[in-house]
Amino acid sequence: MKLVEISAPDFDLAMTLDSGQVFHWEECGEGFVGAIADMAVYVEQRGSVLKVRGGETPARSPRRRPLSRMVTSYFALDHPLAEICAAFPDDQIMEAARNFCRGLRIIRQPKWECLATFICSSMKQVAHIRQISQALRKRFGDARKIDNEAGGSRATWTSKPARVDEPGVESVKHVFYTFPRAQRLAQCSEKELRECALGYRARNLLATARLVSSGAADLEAWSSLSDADLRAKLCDLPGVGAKVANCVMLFAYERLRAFPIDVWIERVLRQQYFPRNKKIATEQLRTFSENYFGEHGGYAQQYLFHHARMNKNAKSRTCAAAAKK
DNA sequence: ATCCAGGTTGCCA
DNA sequence: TGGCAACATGGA
Repeated sequence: MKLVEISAPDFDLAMTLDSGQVFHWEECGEGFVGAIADMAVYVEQRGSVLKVRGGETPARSPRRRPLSRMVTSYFALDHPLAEICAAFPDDQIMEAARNFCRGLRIIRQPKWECLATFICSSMKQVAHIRQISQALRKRFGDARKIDNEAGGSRATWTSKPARVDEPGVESVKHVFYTFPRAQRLAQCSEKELRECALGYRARNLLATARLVSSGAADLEAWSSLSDADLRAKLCDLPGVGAKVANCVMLFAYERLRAFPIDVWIERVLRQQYFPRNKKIATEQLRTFSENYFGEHGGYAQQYLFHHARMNKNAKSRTCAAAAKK
């Protein structure tokens, strides 16, 4: 099976997939395997070109649009990244983050998948969220076959390798799992969900899955709401507060203004932007960030988050050294 | 071993 | 409004 080539300037695939906005992509050979909605996808980057291959889709749910357009939309290759970055506030903290995060894009995720994943994200490290996402997919999602890179010997594949149907072929089939629909999770018991290492989040995920499944919460229809109304609707869901709501708005509803404040961002805001005001209230940080970072605040936030998280060791060393003096 | 993680919720003053 | 503990689990 051939790889389709897609032009992808100003894009860093690996960094984007490792930036804590999406949690299911796995390294595989020279690229990554994951799923875009219901289709397993292999994607690798060669300079400013993406090479992609779609997996098999069930006969009853034919591909709605060409693979290249799906991928372009998913990775938000149409976002005017240069303009967005140019519009960031002009300060040294932002400048460092912008330089560090070249090519990082806010991708377009399916709404339910994003919502469910971030309900599971509270008080969890990124590595844990990955485990939970994978467990939910494996246990309750649907299997999709996809060809690995021909040969596949160098692949570091962490998912279940599939039985190879025909011996002696060059390409090797693997299985990737779609994210379970709300209807599927709504049928689960809380105990079953807890077995996916969800802990106390299981109750919230189950309750929200039932609301979405029943139609009481219509995620697609909410697309037309204003930012404030959308946020209010999301916050009504069990396990969704301001932070998760903002993540879902940013990563699934294209609300590029949404500015999620987690422990990392709060630390950045306090240490970098308000070093002399230790007592500043969280609420004031929220107001500040909405005004200061502006129209593309979500992008700015993601850059600050990724930069801080990737440099945690250097930062703490600096702080420790500074504290000694 | 101890700390901490892309938080939310209910309860208290 | 604002502070605070409970809530589960596993990586570093």
